[in-house]
Amino acid sequence: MGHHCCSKQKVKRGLWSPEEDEKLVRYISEHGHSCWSSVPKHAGLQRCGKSCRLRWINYLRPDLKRGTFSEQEERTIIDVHRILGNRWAQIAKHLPGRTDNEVKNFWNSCIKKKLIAQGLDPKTHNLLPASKTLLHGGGGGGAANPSGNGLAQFQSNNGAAAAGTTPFTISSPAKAAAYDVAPPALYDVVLPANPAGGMLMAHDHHHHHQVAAAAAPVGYPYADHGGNGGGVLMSFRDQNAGVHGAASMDFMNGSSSSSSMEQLGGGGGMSSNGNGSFSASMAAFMDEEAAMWATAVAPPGMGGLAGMDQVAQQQQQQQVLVQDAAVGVAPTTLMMHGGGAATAGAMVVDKSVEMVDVSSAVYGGATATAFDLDLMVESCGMFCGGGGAGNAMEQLQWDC
DNA sequence: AACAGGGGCAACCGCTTGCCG
DNA sequence: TCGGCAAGCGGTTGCCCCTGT
Repeated sequence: MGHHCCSKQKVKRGLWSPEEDEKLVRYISEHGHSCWSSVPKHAGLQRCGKSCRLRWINYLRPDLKRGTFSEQEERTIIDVHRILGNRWAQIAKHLPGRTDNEVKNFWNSCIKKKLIAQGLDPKTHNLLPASKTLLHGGGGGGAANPSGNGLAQFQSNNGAAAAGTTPFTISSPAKAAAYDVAPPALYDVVLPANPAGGMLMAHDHHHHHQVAAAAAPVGYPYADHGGNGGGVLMSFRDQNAGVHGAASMDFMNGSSSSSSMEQLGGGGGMSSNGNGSFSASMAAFMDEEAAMWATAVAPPGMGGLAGMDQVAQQQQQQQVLVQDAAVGVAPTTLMMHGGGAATAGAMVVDKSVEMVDVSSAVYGGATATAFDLDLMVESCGMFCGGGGAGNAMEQLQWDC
């Protein structure tokens, strides 16, 4: 029995012989594959078009990278999978030369087991219940979030964990619902006192007082309150080395058309220095994928701020100009609400500010990142693109 | 040496999506 | 708007090979 698409044909199944490969390669090289259903006929193969397509895509394509996955590739897979779930094709797009099938097989045969061995649920990337039990209580200090409601919550913590704590959320309800994985969980954000600094997003997979990921790097100036561990430093620097606000983010689904950045309530808990202007610099920002970069966390055992090892490359990508036209991405609205009661006033950052600092911050000798610009661009395209004008508020909204 | 079990991987199945008439 | 077709995609299957007994 062949594919339903070619059930009437006499087609061969099973492994491909070298002769078949050669025929297919020769035909594709000479004629391309405008229509896969006609390929086997013209190439002299007793296969259906679907089979030819798969063989080409997964094995014969000249640009394929064969061989074992590198550590970096592995981490990339883990990082992207955390947010996207089993969307292998999307994940594979970020691994040049790798196919979705390859990524999927690698995940199922290798990574999945590693995560389980590390006490992580490979589906949700959360700690497995047993691990949680073991780790619970070790964190302490951090503000507990009992909600567990699926919204990714950030907690801004202006140095001290006391006043001005500004919880905020990242959520993409539609997508979260669409994924067969738990939506992003909790995030801690520690705003650096240093205006030129970035913000540390220490990721808690589930309840942020239960984080057991990698510890903050030694010498890291912005203490991870609650003893929470691994995270990524997000540097939202602008040219003015402006303040890095933290408030609630709600990355909504939908289409985007216009870009603006608003900061509501610049004072109070909003900025680390109290007068900072968030005149930055986050234009093409963001969906779950982007959020993922901000939250990429090292699975226990992967060491340090794992998943962030692209820093070496990406440090070179600092201050990348993202232009709407260039990337084909509709600009994005980014609103930041000030925390606490001090949310008076509003500042709308000129939408022309499109510079995105995707730098990998290095603090205290520890590296962190990782903003994958391609991923980011794609994310925005996927998340924001194609929509009607004027509803930017819908797709990217910050809420408290 | 023979066998069993498990892991890895290529290929298939079936559903979804997008395009076109 | 609808139906047909092709391509895309994720889940699953089955074969082959390696390793341990």
